[in-house]
Amino acid sequence: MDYNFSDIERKWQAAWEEAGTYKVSNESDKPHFYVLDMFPYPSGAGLHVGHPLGYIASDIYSRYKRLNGFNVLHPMGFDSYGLPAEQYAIQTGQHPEKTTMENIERYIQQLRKIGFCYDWDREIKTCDPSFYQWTQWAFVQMFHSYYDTALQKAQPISKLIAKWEANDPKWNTLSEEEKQARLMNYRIAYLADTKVNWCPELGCVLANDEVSEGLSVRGGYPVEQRVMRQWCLRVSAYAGRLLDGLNKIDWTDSLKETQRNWIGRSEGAEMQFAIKGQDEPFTIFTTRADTIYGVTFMVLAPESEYVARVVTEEQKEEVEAYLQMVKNRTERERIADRKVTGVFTGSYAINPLTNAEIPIYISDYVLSGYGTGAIMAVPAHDSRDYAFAKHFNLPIVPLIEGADVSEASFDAKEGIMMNSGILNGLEVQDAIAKMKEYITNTGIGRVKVNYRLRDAVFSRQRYWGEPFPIYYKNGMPYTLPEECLPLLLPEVTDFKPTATGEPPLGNAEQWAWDEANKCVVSKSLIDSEHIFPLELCTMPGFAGSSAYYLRYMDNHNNQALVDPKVNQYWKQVDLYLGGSEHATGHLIYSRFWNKFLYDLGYICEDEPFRKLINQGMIQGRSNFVYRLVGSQNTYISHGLINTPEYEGKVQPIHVNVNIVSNDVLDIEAFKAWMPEYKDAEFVLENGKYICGWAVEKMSKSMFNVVNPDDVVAKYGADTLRLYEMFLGPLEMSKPWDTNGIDGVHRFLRKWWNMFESLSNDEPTAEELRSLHKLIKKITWDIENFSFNTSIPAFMIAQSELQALKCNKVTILKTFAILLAPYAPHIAEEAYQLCQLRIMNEELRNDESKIQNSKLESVNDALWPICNEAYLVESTQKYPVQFNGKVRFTIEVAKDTPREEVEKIVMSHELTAKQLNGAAPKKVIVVPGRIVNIVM
RNA sequence: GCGGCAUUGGCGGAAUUGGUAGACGCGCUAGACUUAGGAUCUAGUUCUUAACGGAGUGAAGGUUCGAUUCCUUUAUGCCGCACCA
Repeated sequence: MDYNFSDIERKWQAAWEEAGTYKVSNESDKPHFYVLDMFPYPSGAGLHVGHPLGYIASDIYSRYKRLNGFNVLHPMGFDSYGLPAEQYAIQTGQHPEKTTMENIERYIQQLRKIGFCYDWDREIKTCDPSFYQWTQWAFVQMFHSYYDTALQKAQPISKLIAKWEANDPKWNTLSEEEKQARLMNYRIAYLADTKVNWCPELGCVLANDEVSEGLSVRGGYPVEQRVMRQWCLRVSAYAGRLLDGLNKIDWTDSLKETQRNWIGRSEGAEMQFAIKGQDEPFTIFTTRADTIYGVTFMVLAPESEYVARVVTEEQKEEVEAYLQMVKNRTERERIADRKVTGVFTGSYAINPLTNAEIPIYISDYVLSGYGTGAIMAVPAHDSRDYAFAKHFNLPIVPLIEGADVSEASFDAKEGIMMNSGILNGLEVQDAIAKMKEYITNTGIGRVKVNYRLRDAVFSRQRYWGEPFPIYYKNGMPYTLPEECLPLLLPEVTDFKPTATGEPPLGNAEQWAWDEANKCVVSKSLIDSEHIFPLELCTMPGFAGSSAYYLRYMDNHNNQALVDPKVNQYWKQVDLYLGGSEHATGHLIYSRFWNKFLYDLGYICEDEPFRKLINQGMIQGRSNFVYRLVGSQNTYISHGLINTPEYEGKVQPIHVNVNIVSNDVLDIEAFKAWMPEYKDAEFVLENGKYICGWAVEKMSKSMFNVVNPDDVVAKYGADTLRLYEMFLGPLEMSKPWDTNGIDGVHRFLRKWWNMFESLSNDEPTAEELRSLHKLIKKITWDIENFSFNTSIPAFMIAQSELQALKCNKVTILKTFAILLAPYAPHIAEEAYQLCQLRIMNEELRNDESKIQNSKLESVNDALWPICNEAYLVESTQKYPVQFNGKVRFTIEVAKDTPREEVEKIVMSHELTAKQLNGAAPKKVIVVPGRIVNIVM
């Protein structure tokens, strides 16, 4: 009986689809469970073997939960709006809609072959109007909401207006435009002139998490700082809750830590410093209130609004020049070139405790976006202030006993205070507390918590994204009525981005809003009385991916994002799988988005993802051939390149890993691979050409991309699934190495052969023991996401049962259920064979039975429960150790209590001889079947 | 600089509660079958030693009858944040 995996897999994939096996209902008496994969960007390159790693793991878990009687929601969709999809379209010169749809189709084809238990009826695409209608809808809600800091939650902005109408006499005197301008400071989605990361190459602005070291994460293009009028989301209002929420979700420590880091909570104090000769003081933020006696100068950020107030006539020219210099430097230059720069403003501040006059400087090492954009500088205890003080020759006053500040500052928050008036003699931590209390009581300042988390810039000067449901009347934005959503993305003649920042939607002919008739009309009709211009920017990639998990619950609903009853049933994602690269982007934004919808009562859970697992990245494993330097086309096998004859004379060249098997080069395939290798000659070892290898990023240029389709064609989906899990722990990064896939495939073949001739006999005790050991192990593995250790367990059980010549239907049928989450196709086929065998028996007894019955799918089976009784052995061997060495072995009945074992050891004649008659202090019996004698 | 994770044979990795380190797979070695093998089966495979033994989980200490596992120091690698006052 051959294991014909391609027939089996094709047959069952078709059968499951026809039977609707994986359709999920929103109404069920079963307990619910929601397993979600981070949905992919459908890139043009298609899936490589790294992509399905997490999908396979979540599929195994979903199938396991399903077999345990849960109603499991396990959907898949496509994040199809945004930069990557559009960049691909531009590179290939096609319309993004066309390429996106083609790419999605290709992804679906590839995914279907692997046999996932997705409910494809729930598929979503973020670029589909029926989906982005709800992205736009959420934006409208954010526009009409503000964050109530007293209640710590979002509220309809109408409440704020009502409050002002009642309590703020000034409000009622404002014009419509003034009112709108004031409201803009409170809306969760707001329009503002902000400093943004502008990427000329991509022709659009980027969020902070899309920029790394002054380069765009996607494409690696330079990014500069620009002030632009942009839509923003008030994510920073949620900083405290985003931080606290981490404590009640089951995520890995490293991911929580990354988010804590990104949110950047910092407890300190705001203090007011008077400016000499002026009435109004200015405010600084510090975490080291205790160091106030060591302040020798003040520093303002170049963009600080205080700058204009403190610059004196004499210094004006110099300051102007400095500000101009700072403005012209890109973010990248500033990071690369960290030399100390700055300029004196001419003004002095007054130290509120010592009344000392201290000079005020401007320097770009102080950031305008954090705190108040102004600091008090304490060079003795802050390394940045120290560098500045050295450069400008400013005094350095040490405040901690024994701190040597002649070479470097003493930044540690420890030691005893000195030179510090009322703080002298205190420990630093106590001094901080005392100073906070002092400044609060005297009104010099107040305790303040600052967050590093910034608001998210939400506009993109791009075509391929959700249009904003916004039109402009007298320069102020207004939302489209909710019933007019979705606002469809218009056709344009040219969708390419521009380096100057003019959005491509400016090219759209039909792009104006008729307010009275509530419809989109030609922009030539704009009269600013009835017909108004629509917003030209589109939303960023993270817009569509922030609440997509809610839409899967109820994706056909055109009345609401999700029906409250349905949301009440599924609640939240129980298990979320994806890469850790989304830690500071998607996973912050979707938590924010979710909390916002929660505040407004649209959904029932405060946190979207209860448990989150990061699967590791699959790296590429490249292969090399070694060309003899100087020769045209001679290649040396890897084992010979370090021999005296060839050492230092070879040059490694990447070779396509798909023509290499177990590091052995397929020579004919190599010659046919590229014309230049047609006449290649080889120096072999043992008749083979062995390739070298290295772990690198999986990419086309390294010729190390492996397509899952090829693996499925060669070995079958079940082998691919098992092997991806077998590679190593789910959460670790590891290279894709095809050496070894044969071993896993062999296991399936051997397992399959056990079903050749089945018997209905009663299983033996030994067979049951093997099986129940396996049940226990597999159950533990899946519950603990230790999928890689299951495959060896399957192999061991298989070989044990084979050694026992086991062909019992009862055993093998249960084995099939255990294997079903990992290798569903072969398990289903084997399960059917078992049922047929049972039926044949029944048929012999009662022919009417078989006609009325239908074969049950392995998907509807019940997960077996381990019966510990089967695991018990009649006797157990205890190696007895003394001084760490095994001296002898005793054999006792299984389940003998420890004390009994101890007694037996104590009375054992060998013990006495071994111990020269001396009495042992104690005998330790441990579960590992070891007895240890302690003298 | 701060924070997180890792380090075990030729390779990927196992050891789940501190209890026989190296499961399982690959590779390799030998044998069987075979016209043939990139097929299948059997046995062996941490290092060292002729053997008895001895050593051994990045390194150095510690706790323990007993440490891959816990603690301290340290080295290396990967990841995240980084002029955040």
